[in-house]
Amino acid sequence: MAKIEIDAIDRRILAILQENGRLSNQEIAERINLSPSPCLRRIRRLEESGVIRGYVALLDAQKLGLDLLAYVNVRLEKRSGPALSPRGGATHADLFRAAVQTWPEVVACHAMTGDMDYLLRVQVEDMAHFSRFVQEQLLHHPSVIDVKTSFSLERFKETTALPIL
Amino acid sequence: MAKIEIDAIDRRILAILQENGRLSNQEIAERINLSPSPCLRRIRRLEESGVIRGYVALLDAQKLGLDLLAYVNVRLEKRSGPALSPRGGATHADLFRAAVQTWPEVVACHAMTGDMDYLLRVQVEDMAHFSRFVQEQLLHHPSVIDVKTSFSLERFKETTALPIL
DNA sequence: CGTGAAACATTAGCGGC
DNA sequence: GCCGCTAATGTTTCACG
Repeated sequence: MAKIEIDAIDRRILAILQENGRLSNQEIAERINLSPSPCLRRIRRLEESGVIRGYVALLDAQKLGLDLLAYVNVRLEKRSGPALSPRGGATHADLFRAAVQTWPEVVACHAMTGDMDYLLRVQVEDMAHFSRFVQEQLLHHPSVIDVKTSFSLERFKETTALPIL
Repeated sequence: MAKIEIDAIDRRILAILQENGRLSNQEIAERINLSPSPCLRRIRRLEESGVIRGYVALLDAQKLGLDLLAYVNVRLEKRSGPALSPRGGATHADLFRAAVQTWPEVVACHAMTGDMDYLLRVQVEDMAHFSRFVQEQLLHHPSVIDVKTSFSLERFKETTALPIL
């Protein structure tokens, strides 16, 4: 995971792989006018250095019945409440983050600047499921003071590819 | 792209592929206790039906120098202004969406419920780049009335894997 | 960086449950 | 219908020039 130099050829490899992660090494080598072995060596180097975090299949949420995407802003209690043992060292933030990891419908969670503390991206089947999630999980959590939700009406652009060129 | 039945075996294949999109068919077949050919037939079916939208490599933004992630709420002008030809039929929304497609730093854009119209996810190197983007692109756009930004302080959870099990 | 050969993976055809 | 075998073809990978 050391610091790593990335040249123009590496960037072209990355650009290709973030569009199609299943291309064969041969195919990639052809596109960048290199023979397969140095191309593979570069790819392995990028994988081992962690520049390439991994390869995944992207699924269609709607075809799997996950029709509702919500962004939920969450505000947490900041002072230790009675339920927090003063010597345990677990803050409200710690408790909340641990809970988030266990909720499968939360596909992303960021700590944010601004008047809310966290931004959650929540992917569920329908409003009934979402409503249950908010009431039984989120609002039920002792650290959560307030939530504000916006729903995605339409996705115009959505890419996992970073602007690297 | 027809409607498609997805059984428990398909779901297990999808769960595996959304964690690691480069596993060989053989490897997947082994994990689900199936021989390679029916496994491959299922994968192809899922690809052709669009349930699997594609395969990508995920990159590490920080290792590529993209250290700043912002969520930008955007509000648009709703009435046609003088610059919009009444017969061209292009609305402010149309113009804005077209512009978004051309901005590489915008990695996602949703139309949203609530008092703002769009939510943009913007990935850039640093605050200087972000500032330029907002002033020279976003606020410069004739359809944009107002923007409100929050920055990601820390990412606790971020997965492309959908909760399908 | 490129070549080539061994190991491995993919995929179509066919028979069986 | 869906599974599993086999065999031909194509791909990855690594030692070596």
